[in-house]
Amino acid sequence: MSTTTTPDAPRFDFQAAEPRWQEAWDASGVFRVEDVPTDGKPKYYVLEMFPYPSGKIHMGHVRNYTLGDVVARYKRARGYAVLHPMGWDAFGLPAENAARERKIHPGKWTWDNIANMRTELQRMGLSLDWRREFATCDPSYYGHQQKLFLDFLAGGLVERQESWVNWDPVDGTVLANEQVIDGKGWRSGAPVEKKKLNQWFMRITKFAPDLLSALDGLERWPERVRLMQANWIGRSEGARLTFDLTAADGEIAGLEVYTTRPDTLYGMSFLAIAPEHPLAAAVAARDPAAAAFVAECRASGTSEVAVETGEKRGFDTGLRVKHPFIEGATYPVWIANFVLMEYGTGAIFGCPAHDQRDMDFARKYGLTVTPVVLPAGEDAAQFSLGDVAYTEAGTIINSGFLNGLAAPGAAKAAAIARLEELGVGKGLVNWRLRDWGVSRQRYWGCPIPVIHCDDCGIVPVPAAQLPVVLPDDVTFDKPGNPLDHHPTWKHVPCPHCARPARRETDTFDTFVDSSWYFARFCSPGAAVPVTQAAVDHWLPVDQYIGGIEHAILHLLYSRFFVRAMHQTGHVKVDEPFAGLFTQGMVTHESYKSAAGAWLYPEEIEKRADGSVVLRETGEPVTVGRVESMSKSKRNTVDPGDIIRRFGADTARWFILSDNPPERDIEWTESGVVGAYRFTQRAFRLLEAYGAPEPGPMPDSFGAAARALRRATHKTIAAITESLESFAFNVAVARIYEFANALGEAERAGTAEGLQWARFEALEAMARLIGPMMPHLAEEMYARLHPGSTTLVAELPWLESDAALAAEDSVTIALQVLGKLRGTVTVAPGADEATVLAAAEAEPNVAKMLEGKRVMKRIYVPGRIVNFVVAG
RNA sequence: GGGCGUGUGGUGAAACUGGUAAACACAUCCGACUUAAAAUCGGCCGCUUCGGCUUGCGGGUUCAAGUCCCGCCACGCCCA
Repeated sequence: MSTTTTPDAPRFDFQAAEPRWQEAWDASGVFRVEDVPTDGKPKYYVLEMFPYPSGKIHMGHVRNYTLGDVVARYKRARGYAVLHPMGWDAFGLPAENAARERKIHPGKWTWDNIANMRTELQRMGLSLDWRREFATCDPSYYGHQQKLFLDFLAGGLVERQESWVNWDPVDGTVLANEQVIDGKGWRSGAPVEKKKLNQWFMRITKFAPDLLSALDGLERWPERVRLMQANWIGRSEGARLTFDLTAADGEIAGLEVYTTRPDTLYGMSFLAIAPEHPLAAAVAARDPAAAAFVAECRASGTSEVAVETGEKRGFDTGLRVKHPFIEGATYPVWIANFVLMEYGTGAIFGCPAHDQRDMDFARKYGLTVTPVVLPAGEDAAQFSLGDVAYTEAGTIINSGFLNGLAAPGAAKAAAIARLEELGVGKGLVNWRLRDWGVSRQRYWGCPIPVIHCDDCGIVPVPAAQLPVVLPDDVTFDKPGNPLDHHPTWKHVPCPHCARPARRETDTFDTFVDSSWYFARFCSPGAAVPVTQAAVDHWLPVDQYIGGIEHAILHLLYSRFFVRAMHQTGHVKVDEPFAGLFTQGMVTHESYKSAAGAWLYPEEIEKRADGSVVLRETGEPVTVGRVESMSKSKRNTVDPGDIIRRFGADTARWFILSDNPPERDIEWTESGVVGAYRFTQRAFRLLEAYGAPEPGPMPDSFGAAARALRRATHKTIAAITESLESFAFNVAVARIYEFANALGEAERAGTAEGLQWARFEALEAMARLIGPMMPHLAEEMYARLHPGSTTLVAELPWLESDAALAAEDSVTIALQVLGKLRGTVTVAPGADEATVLAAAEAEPNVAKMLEGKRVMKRIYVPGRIVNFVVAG
């Protein structure tokens, strides 16, 4: 294994060098840490969101893992013991789809994909502790997840609830909301039905107040992620009150309603209940028209989006309720499709004037609209509303005892006080957050470890019998869950009474798998879910990095899980991720043929005249929008291909260049070529230096050598600052400047001390690019130190010498009345009088000041002089 | 509708706490090297009537505004 450099074309041979350094890192064990280290180093846990093993890595992965690796390598150099692991989010539907479509077992498909993706990731040269790798589909992982579930169950953090689901009658399966498209199943195309099922729920709502208030403490999270979580949790203050029916309907004498706007009760014009409400069922039982309406509602999706965007429709039950404040007033009770049974009590009072949905509904069915909140500056006598509800603050009108109060504020408090006084309601805090349904009727997931016994009910699988392992021999020829059809798997004796019983055949939502993997990484081989000493040492994750698309669910579920693990004695922390960084997407141009078909980038050719044509036929191609890489648009670029052609360092360097990491980055061929050119240029600078032995430091340095040393030490300081603040694009720019300085030094010949300064600069270059282009860094360092076995990966970070970095002159901008009129160069420590004198002497400034009265001289040391003149 | 974010040369972008706007790169062009091309090295590179003018538009605060404040516009994301 040798680096091939031909004498006439010196080249960094990445194809030989990259695997060689990857082996050297592996052999040295520099990236490994212990579960419970004893070296006394401060800990730093860097984690990137682990990938779903789809088969190939994509550019989003390259970006995510490059960012994480820069942080990991940098922190390691700063003296931290860095935990940087990798694993696989390996359960999920695509494996089952592959099984149905291509007759491959989901397990085989998944493990093959993992093997392939592991190879690709390893080619990136990531500083991972691969000994910690695991896949969530391995019983040695999910068995511990089952134990956590049982602990949560015992701790009252899990419960069984009936809930409405989207049911695909053809596939015989439950669909997630995003799998329902226009009310139809995404695979079968059959109209989706609502169905009531018993499902397992994680009681995340128990922690709602804490999940909300603790957001304030997550200072190293992006503000917008915290905001999105706060909105999702959705705390609202309101009241729960009962409206009595004018005449009881069977057992139902009144309707409970939750409202955030009790201050608008006088503006009521109807009461609406969800189609799933017990009263709706009662009415439907005797009225075929009502039954038809309820059935129709059931046929549409359950998602909030479907409800919000769909047409508002209702059915008048003929029943009426009394108003709590207004003696003798009654209002109709409607069944309405926009009222959700899951939210509040499944019933609302309609106040069309101040709620847009109620307004839409009222206008459609001709119900009354009474404004009770008057906007500031409006006249109560004149004020009326069209089709747009007024939802802002104002003053209460038309509302008896509430008149004149500020709405919502004071009026809300007064209304709640009256409700409580009358004994018909009370003030209540409500949460938008719902409990987390984790049951999925799927094969390729973690089995939920409970047994259903006709005599004993639901019995947890005894801990000693864990893991409950998925059977391998399953078939996908029938619709529905293969675990249900399996001839033997679900038949087990009841752990209590030993009579025949059935296993739960539902498996967990894959979000469960990813809600604690970061904790498992601390001690991936442990016989328990987590070992206390390991999680105590490593958690929380110091820097978590991933896509913004997980801003809500994954992060919220993980925050819940850690709290639940705390409560059940597994960990002592409450928050999983102390720092969070959300990266932007990788985008690319998209191309369409004349016929309108999407084309792959490799199918097109860009001609010199700027036209874009189909490579094979020369047909014209339309260049479409730059958008997120996706298979459907065919605007993907395969990272494996890029790494083969240009090397891992080039791919890493490109992905770090130009754009700040939180912003979207456009993948361009010219950008990649540019990054590749720089790897070669850096290497050439090294070869141009030639002799590796620098000798002792000279006693004095000439001007060119001093300038280079200044560049070196300024660059060290600048790179350090850029890496600390995630400004990797700026770090790249500073490296380019440094390379330019080295190029200048090369042309400066053999001035005093220059060789020594060049050596110092080249070594700094090697070590500063280490976190970003680790292979090239090692190659450069090794050539500067022949015979040395030291790796850049194990060297400490460089320190900048402030004295050497200091400039020997500064340029001061000169302004007259705030406009730039010239500059003057002075010594860095020059006093104000000297600078002002020099400023006034500057010819252009002197001309501007001539004949004017100088009112004020502003001097900002080292930066600017501004003369304020009059006349 | 509400909240948040973004808007700077042909392009991606940089700019410390308000202090010389456009660092660094991509593209184009020019020069050197070459028989030639590629590669490489070097250079030009916001607009301008040469007075100046320029950070989406209009105001304001300040000696000084890309940066702070107010009002618009466009785009993006989240929530409704």
